[in-house]
Amino acid sequence: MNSLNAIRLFTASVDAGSFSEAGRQLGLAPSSVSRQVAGLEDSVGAQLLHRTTRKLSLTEAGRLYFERVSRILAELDEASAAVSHLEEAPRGALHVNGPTAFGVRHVAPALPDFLARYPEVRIELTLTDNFVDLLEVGADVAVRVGELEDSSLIARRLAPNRRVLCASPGYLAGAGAPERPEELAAHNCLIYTRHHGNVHWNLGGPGGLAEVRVGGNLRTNNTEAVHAAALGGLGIALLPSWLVGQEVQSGRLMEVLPGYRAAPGALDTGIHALYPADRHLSAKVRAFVDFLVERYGPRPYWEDPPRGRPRP
Amino acid sequence: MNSLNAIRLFTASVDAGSFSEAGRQLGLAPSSVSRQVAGLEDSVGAQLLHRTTRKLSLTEAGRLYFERVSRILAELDEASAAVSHLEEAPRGALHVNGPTAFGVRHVAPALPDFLARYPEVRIELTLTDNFVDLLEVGADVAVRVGELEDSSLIARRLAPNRRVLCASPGYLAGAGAPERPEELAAHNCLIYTRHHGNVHWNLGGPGGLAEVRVGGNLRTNNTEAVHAAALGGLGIALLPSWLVGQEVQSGRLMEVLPGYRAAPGALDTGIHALYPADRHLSAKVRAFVDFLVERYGPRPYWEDPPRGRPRP
DNA sequence: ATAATATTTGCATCATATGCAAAGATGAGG
DNA sequence: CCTCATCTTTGCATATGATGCAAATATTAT
Repeated sequence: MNSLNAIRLFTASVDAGSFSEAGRQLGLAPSSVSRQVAGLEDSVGAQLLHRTTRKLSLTEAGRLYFERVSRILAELDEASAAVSHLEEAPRGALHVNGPTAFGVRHVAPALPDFLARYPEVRIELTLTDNFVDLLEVGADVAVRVGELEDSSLIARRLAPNRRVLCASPGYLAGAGAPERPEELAAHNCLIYTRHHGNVHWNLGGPGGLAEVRVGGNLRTNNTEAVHAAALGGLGIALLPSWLVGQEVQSGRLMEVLPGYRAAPGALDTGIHALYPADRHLSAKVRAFVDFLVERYGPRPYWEDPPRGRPRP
Repeated sequence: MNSLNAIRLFTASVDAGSFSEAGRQLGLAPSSVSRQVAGLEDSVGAQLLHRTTRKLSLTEAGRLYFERVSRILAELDEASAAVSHLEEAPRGALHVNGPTAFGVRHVAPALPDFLARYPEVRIELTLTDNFVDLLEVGADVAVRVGELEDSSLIARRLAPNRRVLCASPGYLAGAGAPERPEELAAHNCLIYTRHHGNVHWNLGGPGGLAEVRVGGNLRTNNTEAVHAAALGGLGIALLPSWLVGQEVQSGRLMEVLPGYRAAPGALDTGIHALYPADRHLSAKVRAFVDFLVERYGPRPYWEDPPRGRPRP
């Protein structure tokens, strides 16, 4: 129930030697100081100061209280300073959460640069493929690819999430490259799906929207498996550009129906950084999200360069 | 500027797991808790808690702040408790100030009993014959004989301060005992005085007030010297009853003109305990003054007993 | 899907802190 | 010895901040 104010005024009065001087230093009326200290004395139930018009002197209780309380006030200021210190620049532990595949390819490689720029930050990177509650896992920021759900979080767009058709040069040499979406039905299409039943690829391109029923001799719920199969020349895959972009650039994979992309669903399927909608966004989170935005840029390095663009 | 209240509500919320629960435990509305914590966050400039409708979770800054601040709150409570402990019973150091002669004869002998009754008190007894400022010397209570000056102090009367005429049986056997005040002029009177010039003894007795000019072959500014000279049979002395009372009782001195006493001056010349006029009188001072009042009683043991009264 | 509970915000109310002025008190200096 | 300057304290009016209630929004459990 003690007002911290009263304690501060008490110690200030002891230091200054009088209520008036303490008030002068703190910009308060002497009467205010006097009353606060008197209230503190009532609160602890003991006389803390003997008052004369000319001098204040501590009672035994006052001396005892002053010694302990002035140290405590210093500790309290230190605690506030420590927190403020934590916020005045990117510092401390930063818990980053993200999906495994994207994290390994595009988050982890970025961390050395980030940590070089902000040496006081320590990163704890947690890659999980099941959706987790940020707060539950203790994460400060999460990278999400695709659907967004948590409405209590702020989402900052990092990059588009485009899915492109691709296959290995070897497969295309043998099976030929389709020139119209409908031709996909005749190809061995590598299916990523989490459910049973038929799979349709909705493609948008020069000829408008085309829905093609596709199939082949591989269905899997793991994108990496599709990726590996495509690299191995098994067939045509529909994979996100962040996963195959650089292989397309290097020629290990070739884009199929280059004008066509998977049509985005109802939700924004971009790549986002998510963080809590707190009034005080911590400096480290702000720095990290800014860093990713800057690194991926308006056109991420894994996307097709319009003209031979150097990749980092 | 931090309100202690806000910090307490913050830690209570962390402990309770929610603002509502903390408010329930503390008898406050959830909104109040919420606002106080938000204000604390603004004050330190950092988010301390992530809020969900179902759960609160500490940020890194919050965890840091909580760990430090909860320990600090405990220390603060301890400090208040230590002071309160000091006041709930007579405890701690008690600085007693008094005049040498009275202190040696009637204060110091009382201390064993006092300390036996209040074992947690430690006494520091300072005996000085020049008048000192209580607060200056750091005394909690002073015993004063005679004049009172300090109006900022509370004076509690302990005993009357009577001065009586006395001489040794040997002197009276040789010089005879006066039977009227005027006869003192013919006796060797032992003069205590701090000034030069003639000395008059103002005596009140059966015959009303009598002023007698006295003199002899010893003048001194030290009461103890007068006392010693009287014991040695040099002459008649006018000495306080607390100094000679017990010797009169034992017969080592005999009272002269028993019906007469030195007329008191304008000021109250009793024996008093003086202590600061604080709103919170400390338990140890109260106990000590009460103890002296009780020990000396309405008629101190050094006064003539009306009828053979046992002396402690 | 519904109910229950959590946080937050607006608004009215209430407690507390503050400043000013005046009174009482004390020490320094003439 | 007296006067002046300064300090503490108290009363009163004002302002600042805290509180509770109700409503809005959001989230989890049934």
